[in-house]
Amino acid sequence: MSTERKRKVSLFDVVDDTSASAKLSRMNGGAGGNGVVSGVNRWNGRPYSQTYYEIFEKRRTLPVWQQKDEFLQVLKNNQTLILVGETGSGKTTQIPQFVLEAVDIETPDKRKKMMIACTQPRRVAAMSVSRRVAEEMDVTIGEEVGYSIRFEDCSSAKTVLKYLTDGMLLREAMTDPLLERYKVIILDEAHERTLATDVLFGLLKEVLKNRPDLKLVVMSATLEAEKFQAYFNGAPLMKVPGRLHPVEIFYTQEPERDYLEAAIRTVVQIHLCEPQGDILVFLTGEEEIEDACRKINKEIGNLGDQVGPVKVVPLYSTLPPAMQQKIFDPPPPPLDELGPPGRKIVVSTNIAETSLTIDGIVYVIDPGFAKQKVYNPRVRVESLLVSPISKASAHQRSGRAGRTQPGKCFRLYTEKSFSNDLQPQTYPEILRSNLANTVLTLKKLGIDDLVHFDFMDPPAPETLMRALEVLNYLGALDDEGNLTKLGEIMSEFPLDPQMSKMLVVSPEFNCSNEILSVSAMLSEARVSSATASSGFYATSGGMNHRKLLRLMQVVAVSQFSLMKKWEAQKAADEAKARFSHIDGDHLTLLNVYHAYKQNSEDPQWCYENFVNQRALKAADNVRQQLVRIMSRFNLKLCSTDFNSRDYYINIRKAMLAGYFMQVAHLERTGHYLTVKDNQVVHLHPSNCLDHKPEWVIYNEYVLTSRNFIRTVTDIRGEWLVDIAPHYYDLTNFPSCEAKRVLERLYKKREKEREDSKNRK
DNA sequence: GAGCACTGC
Repeated sequence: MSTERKRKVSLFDVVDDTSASAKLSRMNGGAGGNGVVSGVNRWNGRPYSQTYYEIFEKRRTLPVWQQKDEFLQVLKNNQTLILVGETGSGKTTQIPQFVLEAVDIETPDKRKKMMIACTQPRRVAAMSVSRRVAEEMDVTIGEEVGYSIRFEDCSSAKTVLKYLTDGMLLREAMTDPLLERYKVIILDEAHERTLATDVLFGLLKEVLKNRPDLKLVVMSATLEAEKFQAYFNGAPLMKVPGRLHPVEIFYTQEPERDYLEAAIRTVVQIHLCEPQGDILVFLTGEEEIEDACRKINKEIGNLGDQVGPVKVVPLYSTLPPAMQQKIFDPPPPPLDELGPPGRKIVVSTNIAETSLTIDGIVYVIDPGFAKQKVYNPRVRVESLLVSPISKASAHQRSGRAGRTQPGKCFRLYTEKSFSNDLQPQTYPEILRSNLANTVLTLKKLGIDDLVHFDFMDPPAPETLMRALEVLNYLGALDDEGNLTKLGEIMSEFPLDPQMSKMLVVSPEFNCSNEILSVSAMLSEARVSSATASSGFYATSGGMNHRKLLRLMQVVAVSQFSLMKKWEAQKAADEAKARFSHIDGDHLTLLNVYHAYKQNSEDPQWCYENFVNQRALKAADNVRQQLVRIMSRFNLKLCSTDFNSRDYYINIRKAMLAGYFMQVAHLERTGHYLTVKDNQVVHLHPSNCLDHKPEWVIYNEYVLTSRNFIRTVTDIRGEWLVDIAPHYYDLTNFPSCEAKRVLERLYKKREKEREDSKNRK
């Protein structure tokens, strides 16, 4: 063996020379006499540099329960307190209980107690943590300790400690601007910097000035502590230690050209050379994950029964829950008693970074990428881009290896690139999003001066301008930027402003019942995934067997797999034809919803018609919530007679009243241009139209292999000048084909008016 | 004729 090769190989080895790297070096040095060895040679192309790095904070700080007295003292003397601690510190369950013991929540009105609020970014967390705390305190959930999330309020007059999502607290602030029912507010997982958390930050800073009796505790992971401290005017900072095991971090010596290939190679290396323990691989999306799973199975399969058996499990959010559960299965047993141990290999998106925790993970492979949302205010488009993760995210990923025992994390990038290229934090969501909805919420909260609002990270002025502009066009804000009556009602809907607008005006078009259904279906579109027409699974082509399997969530997978691929295909096509509406996808969604209700939400019917029952159920839930809000504002629930020729026309007009800024025009060249922005776009192939309409409204603009508009419906040019003349004001319109068409339409309308005047 | 990271109200 050459010294050169030996040196490189030994870099992989940090434990001792008998395990991983010893085997590796033997294999590298070996002549490749059998399949196993040559297989390894191929995968073991590049060596690793290694650093040893402890995630586990040395016990400089006392565990949370030993700092109780100090915590309460600091809280007593300060209005705001920042508490930092890694996962497993127990702060989420302990701190609220300390507060509860020490803080006086009695009010002059003996019947009314004040509450302590503890926010979480996710519903499941709010629910599960509150349950755990209720158990620890030996009370019934929903009584002294409760939770409140969308669609479920599990709290009562007795509740003194309430867990809720950050979005829910923000909603409450809309009706209770000083949050007067709370004595202490604890913002947990603040480092995640969700949109709602960021808005709450600025809002609470104001509220604290007006409510000297209110206390705020900001709980976060360590990395941004100083920034938080500076933002909250130098509030005291306390630390509690986490309880993670040490994790060794390895870097590659050279950058990897192909991270997918490198990730698979590393999986095989670990499987061959490392002791027992499951592997977690972070990749960016569904397709990539499914591809990687196939390749890992194949590569390890090629190694024969010299190596332990593996169970490769994909994990991403659109995977049906039953299949997500597989991540909790135990690893496969060894093939024979003395054989090498089996291993579970989870290949996951970022969902495993924060939302889902898998025990038994000892090895983490981090290629350093994730899909991230970016917003381009110039063309008003949000898109997903594969981009490098932040240091904070890399840290979080490696921590996943040390939950149950000491672990290892393999970063598929160089140490230099970690320190020089990765930004310290992921840009907070508020800097990466379309803020139309957020601005509407802020206005409703009484924040008039957005420019001087104390954002921890102020969004780009252009993004705010775009949001104000959209809200002004929708009539939610007047020309001075003040919330209108209409805007006030719109802000109450948990929907994007365009959708709220179409809902609020739908009674004027005599079709609010139908618009409610369309809105609910559109807002639950993500549940069904894979087709633009949410709620049902049919596509006319390209759908493979695996995907159909995944989509059929309501039935036993085994039953479905008996169906031959072409049979499934044919059935899917027929199902699609059954619901399809030639005027557009929105109307197709409506048809699906109606059919679902007409068939009494029958699971068997859903199965036979390729309808995603889970998505429909969720949409129905949303619809009920929207109906309640409509009733609160006395908005009429009405429908045009189904046999009237205006039935669908009214629905399409109402949709246009909200979505008049998302219109595309078919040019003579045969492609579509979005109005005003003049972006070349294509109808997404999933659309159900049988023709190319001159004008369409679209629900989404997506940038993938091309610029697509997805979920489209045919509308008439005349309606543009009738329904949204303020937006289609030609004095302020870029010169283009659409403009010339509109000019003719305006002239036509003018002539019609004159004619009717003359007739009188 | 293509494909959606993750949340939340």
